[in-house]
Amino acid sequence: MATIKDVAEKVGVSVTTVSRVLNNRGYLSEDLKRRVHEAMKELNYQPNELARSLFRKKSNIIGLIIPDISHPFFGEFAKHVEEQAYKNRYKILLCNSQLDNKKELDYISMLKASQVDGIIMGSHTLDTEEFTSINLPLVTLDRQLSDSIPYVSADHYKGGVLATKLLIRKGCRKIAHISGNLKLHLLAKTRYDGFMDTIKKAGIPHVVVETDLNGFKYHEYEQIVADLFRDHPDVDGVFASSDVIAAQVLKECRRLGKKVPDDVKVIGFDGIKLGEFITPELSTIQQPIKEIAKTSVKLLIDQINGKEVQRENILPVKLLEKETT
Amino acid sequence: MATIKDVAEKVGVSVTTVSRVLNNRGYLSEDLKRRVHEAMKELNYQPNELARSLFRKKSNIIGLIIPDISHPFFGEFAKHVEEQAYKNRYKILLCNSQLDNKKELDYISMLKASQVDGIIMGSHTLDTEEFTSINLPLVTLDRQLSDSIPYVSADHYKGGVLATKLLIRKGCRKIAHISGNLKLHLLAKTRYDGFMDTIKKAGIPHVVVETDLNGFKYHEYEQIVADLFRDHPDVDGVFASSDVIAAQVLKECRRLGKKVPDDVKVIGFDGIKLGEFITPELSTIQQPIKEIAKTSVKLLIDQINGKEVQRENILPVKLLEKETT
DNA sequence: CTGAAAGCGCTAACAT
DNA sequence: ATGTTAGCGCTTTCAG
Repeated sequence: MATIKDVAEKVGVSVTTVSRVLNNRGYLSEDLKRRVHEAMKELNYQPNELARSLFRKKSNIIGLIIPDISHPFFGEFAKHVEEQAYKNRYKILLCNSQLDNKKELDYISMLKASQVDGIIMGSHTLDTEEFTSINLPLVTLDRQLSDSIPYVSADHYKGGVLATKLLIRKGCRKIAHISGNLKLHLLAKTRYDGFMDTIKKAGIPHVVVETDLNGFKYHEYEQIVADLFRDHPDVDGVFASSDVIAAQVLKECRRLGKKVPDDVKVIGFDGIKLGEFITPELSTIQQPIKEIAKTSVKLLIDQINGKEVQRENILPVKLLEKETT
Repeated sequence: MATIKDVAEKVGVSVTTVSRVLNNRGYLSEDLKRRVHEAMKELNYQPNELARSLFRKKSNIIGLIIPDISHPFFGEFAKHVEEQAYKNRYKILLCNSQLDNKKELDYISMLKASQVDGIIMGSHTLDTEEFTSINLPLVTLDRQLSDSIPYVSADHYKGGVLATKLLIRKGCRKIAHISGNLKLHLLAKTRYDGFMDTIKKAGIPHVVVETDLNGFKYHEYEQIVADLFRDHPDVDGVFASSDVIAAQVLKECRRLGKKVPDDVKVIGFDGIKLGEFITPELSTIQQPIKEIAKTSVKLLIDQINGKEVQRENILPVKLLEKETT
């Protein structure tokens, strides 16, 4: 790898001068610029970002911690985060926590040691205290932590209400909610709150089962859904906490010979792009994933640049009524 | 951020000594170690990896370039790459190329400038010459480039043969193959070759349509599949080049009132984990995604460590026969 | 307008 | 066993 010194020697100037044309600082004659750029090209020179970052105390790297990149929601989120980061000349260090507390902590250390400029936290197995010690620009996805850390989230409560009201309106008499993890203090939990508030007000029999206790294990959904219909064969409406789970419900209904939406009505959550193609018939509550990603990156970069940012960022959800309700 | 100097001052030793205990080199008294570690803890000290990397000329970062992290195949691939990298204490810089040539080139520059130790290339819009100038440990996914660059791939040819043979055996009289991009010189193209060799030998009428000309645009699949059945209503077997496309075929069959597998038999490709839950009935050719990822990371790290590696790494596929055939 | 020198945080000879 | 010094590649005062 050629260094700035090689370029300087080749042109016959000092490294300072080369650095100047590299950063376009001060007055440089056009001729000099041309010669330097030529030498750079010839030597196939690339400035060493490590050295630059060390000096500037700014790496232009953002850490992205999520539970599982292969989960369609996070895959889509990550894609948009990358897109926005790229536009702002930031790089993404990808951290898949698998909702493993040890790994999550370890990644935070690694990110700090790597001098990332900020972190987008989409995985939340940590306690509040562990967070506040991070001491780095931070944005959390779907989780409200301390007063100082901004968070971005869809309006899960509203989503829960919309989904439940739809099932009620469509005449369901016993409604099941398959929730995500309720213990992680995620804002996604308010889907559950929206469900409970609405269903209690309507006085309709209901049942709740919880998933994702140990990460996103698709094969666990299979068992959970099967158990649900075995224990409650009279359930005629299901509000699932993700489109992936909803797809699992549809599958089980097919297996049991229950007609959707005649015998059982099903609504999912997330509105992942992939779902539109794989289960296009599924009614769902759509999260504005791209907007969530955009907002997250913007809030982070604003913080990195020392700007004040808004703490609460709740983005609207949308009911997509299709054929399963 | 505390530096090594702060730790040294606090303990009352030189930075060298602190560096020594940090790296566990030479003889250090237990007492000294204890005192240094204590000071580190108190100061919340983290070694600056930028400085370390600069000195060592090794960043412990791997660049991962893929077309689209939100595509389930690449999401799953990335997840396993991350897992393997993490085990080996490497970090992942995520690059989503969107199959955009300019972005891909730009990312390669950024990765080199960032002093990554190697690159896993899963996106291939570049020419061979552009590659050979990269001059960094490299592993390509699904593409055979120069003699010196190792590649990892599933046995796509075999997959094409297996899928086609299955459709023939099940009595299909006119078979369509919906291929991926055939111009990018990917090994995935040999699915097409396997299809063609097999179908010609059997002398069965067939039709081929190509997708993914401009990246993975799910909504384009919709049109392509609709056109296929409109132009060739007598097609009774479809070999789709991915599970996502196959799901689209199933959807269109439902729309047209064609029964699967009675009227039309459908087989996909990839065998993504998500598919098992969202379209569990789909017959498919399963790629060993985790093994592909593992092999890719291993080959890359071996190269980084100066080992000789095997150039060709073709991993076996598996026919998963379900209900759509 | 250009260069010499110092320093970002860390490690490794080389001494002692 | 520990400290002094130089240097990784770069940028930026500060002189001239």
